[in-house]
Amino acid sequence: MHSFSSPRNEFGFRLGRLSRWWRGQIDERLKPLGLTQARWIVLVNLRRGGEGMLQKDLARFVGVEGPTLVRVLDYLERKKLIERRADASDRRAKSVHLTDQGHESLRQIDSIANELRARLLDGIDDRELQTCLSVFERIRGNAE
Amino acid sequence: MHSFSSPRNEFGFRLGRLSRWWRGQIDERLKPLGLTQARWIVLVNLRRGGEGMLQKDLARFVGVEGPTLVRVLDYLERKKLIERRADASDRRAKSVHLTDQGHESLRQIDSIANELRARLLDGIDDRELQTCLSVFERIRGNAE
DNA sequence: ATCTATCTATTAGCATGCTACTTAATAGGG
DNA sequence: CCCTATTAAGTAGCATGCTAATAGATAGAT
Repeated sequence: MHSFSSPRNEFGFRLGRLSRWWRGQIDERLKPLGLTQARWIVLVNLRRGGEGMLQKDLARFVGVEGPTLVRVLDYLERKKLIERRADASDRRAKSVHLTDQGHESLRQIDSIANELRARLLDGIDDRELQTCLSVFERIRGNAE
Repeated sequence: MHSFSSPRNEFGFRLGRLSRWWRGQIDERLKPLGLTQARWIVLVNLRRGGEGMLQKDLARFVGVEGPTLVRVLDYLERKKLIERRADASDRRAKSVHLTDQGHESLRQIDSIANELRARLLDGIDDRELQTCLSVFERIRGNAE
């Protein structure tokens, strides 16, 4: 009769709770490096998208709004993991680059992240995972 | 070769992104009422757990830490949707109660939430949803 | 060529999660 | 009975998401 009486009603609640918990697991392991999930995801997406992406493109890649990215980049720049450069053809824009130290950090982070992922997803087969990702996609698609 | 090259590697990223997006969808619809997902979930869990729960029990129910709950309750109390009462048998503790206005708000919120849920989960059958929830459970279980 | 729209990055401020700490009260061992 | 450890709520401060508003640059229409 009340909310949370069926799996269907619980989905949003469980989604949020797991997401927070997952972030906590990652943050815990990255803490010695002064990093967090949000910062790590920015680094990974920068590498994935290619050196010298514009901030706006990086923001889209990461899936956050501009101001959210600005603050993370401020931190990463202070830590000398990335640098911002003026764009030659558009003086509003800035391109973002991994430093050598940034590349090195990414290598360390990769192994931490891979190990954690393997542990958390242990016993869950690809078919089930694929179902989850497919459900995730369709939910967002349902917004029109 | 890099992160995000396989569904397995993308799971955490997609989980977080969907969770943020889902919250945004709810917050958008609750905004006219001055409510948010976090506040609504506290109200729902208070009703679910029974009137007069102690704060610590409510926090556990909701799945957040004490200080997170304190701030949400401060707001809900200012809005007169809940009230805190001193516990008779333990002077450290406070019990939390829905006001009449709180019950009324919950009724409005229920219909908003039900409608949204139906829309977002449209086309996703119970078996798939059950797989998701099962995967969620097992991930948390994998931490030991 | 200029006027207006839009776009890029940023700042400001709010919401919500956390941990570390504080305060007051309870509980348990001696 | 008392001393210590624990527990409940709250405070302080940080991280990370958002929107609204700003400043400066670009683009597009006329």
